[in-house]
Order: sequence, then structure tokens, then C-alpha cells
Amino acid sequence: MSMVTLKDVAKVAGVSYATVSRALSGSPEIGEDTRKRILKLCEDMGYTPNTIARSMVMKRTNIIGLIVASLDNPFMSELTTHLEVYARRCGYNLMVCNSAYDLEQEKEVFTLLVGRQVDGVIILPIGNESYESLKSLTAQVPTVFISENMQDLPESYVAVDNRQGTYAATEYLYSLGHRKILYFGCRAHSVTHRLRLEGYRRACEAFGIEPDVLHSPYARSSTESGYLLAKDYFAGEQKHTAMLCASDALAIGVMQAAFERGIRLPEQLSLMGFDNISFAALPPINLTTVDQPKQRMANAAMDMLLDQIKHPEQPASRTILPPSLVIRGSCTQIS
Amino acid sequence: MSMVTLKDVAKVAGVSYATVSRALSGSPEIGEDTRKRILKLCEDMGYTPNTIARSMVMKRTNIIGLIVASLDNPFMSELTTHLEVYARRCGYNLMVCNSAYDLEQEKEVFTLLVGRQVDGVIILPIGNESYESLKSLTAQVPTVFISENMQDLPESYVAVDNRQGTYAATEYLYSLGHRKILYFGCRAHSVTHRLRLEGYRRACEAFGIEPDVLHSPYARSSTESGYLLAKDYFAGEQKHTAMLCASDALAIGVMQAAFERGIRLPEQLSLMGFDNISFAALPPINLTTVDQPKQRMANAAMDMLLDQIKHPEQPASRTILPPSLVIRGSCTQIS
DNA sequence: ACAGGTAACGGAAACGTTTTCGTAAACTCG
DNA sequence: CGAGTTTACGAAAACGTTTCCGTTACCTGT
Repeated sequence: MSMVTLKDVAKVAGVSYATVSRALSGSPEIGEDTRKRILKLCEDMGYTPNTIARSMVMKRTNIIGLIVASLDNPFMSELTTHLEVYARRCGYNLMVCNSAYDLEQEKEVFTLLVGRQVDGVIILPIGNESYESLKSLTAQVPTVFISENMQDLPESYVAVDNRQGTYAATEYLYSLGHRKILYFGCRAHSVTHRLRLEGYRRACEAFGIEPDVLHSPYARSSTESGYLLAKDYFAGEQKHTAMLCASDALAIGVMQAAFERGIRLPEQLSLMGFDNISFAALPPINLTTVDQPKQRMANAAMDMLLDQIKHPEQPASRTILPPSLVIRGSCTQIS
Repeated sequence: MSMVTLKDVAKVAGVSYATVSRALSGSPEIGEDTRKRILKLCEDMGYTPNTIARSMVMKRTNIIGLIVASLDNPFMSELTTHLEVYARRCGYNLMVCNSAYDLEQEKEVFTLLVGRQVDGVIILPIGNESYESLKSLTAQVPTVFISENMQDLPESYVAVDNRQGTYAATEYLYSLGHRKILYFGCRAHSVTHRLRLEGYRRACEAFGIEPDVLHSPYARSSTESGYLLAKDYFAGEQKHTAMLCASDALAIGVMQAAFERGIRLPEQLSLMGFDNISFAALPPINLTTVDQPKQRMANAAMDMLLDQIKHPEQPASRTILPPSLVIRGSCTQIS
């Protein structure tokens, strides 16, 4: 159970442990013959370098912290997968923490992560308040947000162009003949959702149609809250021919409520989502939506973070990626 | 950016750093007044203990490694969430790695994790071969598998009683009047799936009906492979009134194929899954399935691992949790 | 008042690396 | 052949903790 150390190898090899260290790190100032002898010995003795000790002296852990609200959200879990794969390719490991949509927990796990000396943090903030709440933490360690911030805070982020996404979605619905388009929103205090709403509003203005917005009172942009809100909506008179939802999860919730109510999609109602989670592609769902390029976002965030780790004094940078329309079967042309 | 250390605090406080360490750890041999003075000073100076240094001397990192095949699989991501929450409550952090359904990568990340001196590893092995493949690694660090092993290997694991699950599922279908039940399997070399198949076979034998099995040639028990396999199946003549799938993902794939083919569920075909992933509950899916108690599994695995960390010489232990039937709308009574 | 005990703290080793500096031996070259 | 350069390696410091072992000063009981 107890590990074999550099010293052990050095003792057997009859050299100093500095030599062993150099042999392993591929230092040029080591004789070819001794290097081979030592490498073989390490192999034979089953030596594995102690990363902790290395971190201690190198002052870097090659760990990056990841904070997500919940892995149960497919968008976040897909992003996490891409981040982990890419991080490992870059020689880093991911320490994943749930914030559970709770501002205090978000701060708590962030504190935990800086205590663990992570080299950097990537965070999907639960809301706009996160930027303020985490200010003292982000000053201590390179951080990249996956989500825009509006107040021009000095934080790096990568995000999809949410405004453009909902604008294009609205435009698409308009092109199908829809004039009564309901925006099904959520958590107006989140920047992401505020921008999405704004894109919708701008499009409405541009095309000369009346914007109409329904906001979820529930904190999470989840299937459940979409379901509950839509249930209420369908109980009243239905004045719209199309609904643009702030997220796929929300849209799937709406789909449930419509299904229960006997409302056929897309014949009686065109429905759009946002995110393009993998489940949106399933034929029974078959949701027309706006794609967030998750892999590109993950790679961009990681590149940005690693760059920031290498050059800490550099100013914050931003990357905004273009969304793209994914047309499936949940929308239809109307007269 | 550069952290304030124990030494810094000690210097300001005018005490040795041993004293500061003791004050923080709540050692009794410290005066009440000095303790309070030091704690306040730590607060003021913004001191955060360096976990790396602590790990170095304590010989434990309070990190546990988690290896999953893919977070895109909702069963695994839900399990991961529960594991992370519970681990943190126990004072541990999770280092999450993808094996991407690849035996070599699985071994590679495991090696990485022991190099990182994790206190323990929880793994959802990609298959039965994993036990053999990881033997040298599991000897080095406490490990808990989430999946049974059949060869009586000395590894700890927690799992659901897969045999009982499919047995109950078959029994349920039988009680609905089904006599021609197809088992839709996948990856016969995985223990989990072998046990599920066995439960089905036993039930068939018990009820005197003819077992019939279709195996996916694809490696992953995914929606895609279910879809592809079902497409083939539906192209031929359909001889069965019910299908029991080895996983929900598989069942959802079948659902897609049926949907495309115009086969109505459950009227023309009763469909059952296994796992009870959250998406199975969505009304458009509404899948009758067998529930794996994910939270209980997560907690049991963590408890088992922590116990093993405290008492390394203890023999391996096993926990098999009972599954439960979740009856929704994808199955119907037949004459 | 004095031996013995306790309370409160300091000194220093240890954890396993990396790296700087130093130093022999070997080599180069006029 | 000797001065200078290079090659190959060793000694030791450093990273920030925890903890063992001392060492004071003060207290207790008689």
C-alpha cells in the first residue's frame, strides 16, 4: 500500500534522488546509459510520481475546478464531458462540484476549490448575482465563466450569442407565418435569459409584431417548471400560434403539458427551444431549437483559461460564439 | 495572487507557526485568548490553508476519484450528482474522469488518479473485463465498483439486483397477458447485462414461455444502438407483443424506430426499459421501467469506500439493492 | 518552599518532489 | 601538457503544513 518513492529508487540505483528526478523529467544533463537504467528500475519497482509533492514545489496542481449548477441538466453534462476530455488532453484533471442552483453553495465550493490550489476555475454561474458574489474568489485564481456578464466586469467568459439565437428563432417562426409568438421565459435576472428575451424583443420590433412574454416564477429553467407554467397557460384561452422557449428543458415541459391537454404539435402550436440538448433530437421529442456549440464552447473556455494561467496579468478576454438553428419537426407553416 | 501562509500569520501574531496550526485545528493545548486572536488574524489576512501541503504531511488528499463511461448517459450523470453531493458532505471532493467506454482509457485515468494520490476510487466499469484490466490498480487504492462482478473477485461493489429486476419486469408483462416477449439486449460480456438477461430467462422458464433474445452488436447501450437495432427488427415480421429492453436508453431508441415505422405504443407493442432515468418520466416517453435506486446506490458506495479507507485491511464487501417496478404508460394488457 | 505536575507554546523534523548551485571527472585545444 | 570548457552527477534548499518532543512558567499540594 505504501508507495515507492524517488528515494527508494535512488537508493537501489545507487544515485542521488536528484538524478532520478532528472532522468524522469527528461533532462538533457543525464547520461544515456544511466537514464535507461533508472527508467527500467522505476518500471520494475512500480514507481509512480507523487503528484502532491510535485504540486507542492511546482506551485501548480494541474487541476482545474468546474462548478456547474447540476449535472442532471443535459446541457451542463454534455459541456462537462467535453471539458473533461479536452482538459485531460491538456494535462489537467477536473474537480467537479455542484452548486445546486444555490448562490451560497456556489461560493462555498469555489472557496473549497481555491483552498485546493486549483490552477483555474471554469464556472457555469447560476445567475448574474454570481459575478458579484464571487468577486473576492475570482481575484485569487484564473477563472472563466461560461455565460456573459453585462456590467462589463473584468471577468473572462465564453458564451453563445444568445441575442442572435432568439432573434434567428423568432425570424424563423415569422417566416413560417407566425404573428402571435409567445416567449416562454425564465429567471429574468439571469443574464443569459435576459439576452435571449432581448433578442426576441428586437426581432418582434424588426418584424412589426407584438411581443408577448410569460415568465416562470420558478428558479430553475427545468422541465418541471416548464410543465407547471404551461399547464397554467393552457388552462386559459390560447391566443398564440407559436411559442419560443428559453431552453429545451422548458420546451420539453411545455410539450408534456400540451400532450396531456390533447394539444397536437406542431399542428395546433409551433414550439421552439434553445440549447439543443441531445434529447431534443429524439423523434418523440423532435424539437426545433437553437444549437449552442457545446464542444467549441468547452474548448474555447479551456484554451482561454490555460492562457490566463500562463499569463495571469493579461486582461480578461471574451469569446462569443454564433448559435445555429436546428430545424426539426416541432414547428409548422401556417396560413 | 500569492497566498498568505501560516508563517505569515505567525509572524504577524508573534507566535510560532505551530501555534497557528494548532489554533486552527482546534487543539486543546492552546489558550482561549490566543486562539481567538489568531483566528481573527487569519480572517483579517485572508488566510486559506494550503490543502496540498496538508495532504503532503497527512498522507491523504480527501479526494476521491470517479470514473464513468460517459456523463451523457443520464443514469451515470444522476449517479454522479448524488455522489458529489454526498462526498462533499463527508468532506471529500470528486475528481471526475471519462473512460469513454474504452478499456485503455479507463486504465489510463485510473492510473492518473492513483498518481494523484486519491484516497479512493469509485468506478462504473465499462464491462466485466474492467475487473481484470484494473487488478494492479485496485490493489493500490481502496476501490468500489458500481456493478457486480461474477467471478468472486475480491473487489467491493454495490449494485442493483439486476436479475430480480428483469424477472419482475417479465413477470409484470406476463401478468398483462403477454406470452411473446422479446428481450432486447446489449453487450453480453457486461455482467450487468448478463444478469439482466438471466433474470429474463429464469422468469420465462418459471412462467413456461419461450425466451427470445435479440442482441445489439453495438458496444454502447445507447439510444442510437437501440434505434438502429429496432429498425432492423421492425423491417422483418413482428412476432412479439412485448419488448423488454436492457436499458431505458435502448428502449427510447426502440421508441424512435417504432414511431418512425408508425407502430403505436402501447397498442401494438408493449415496451419496458431498465434504469428509470429521469427522461423516462416525460409524458411523451412515459416509459414503464425498472428503477435503480440511484441515490441509495451512491450513498452506499460512498459509505463503503470511506469505510474501506478507514480500515484498509478489511475484506471486500458487497451491497445489492432491490430494484422496483415503475409502471407508466408504455405497456398494456392484451387479451 | 519545594518537588511534581500541568498548561501553553516554540523548535524542528518530516512528507516527496524540483531545482539551483557546486564539483568532480572527462574532454577540448593550442 | 595545462588551462578552460563541458558533462554528469550530488548536496541541499524550498514548498506549507502537521506533529512529536522540549521547554519554559505557573500552579498544586504538603
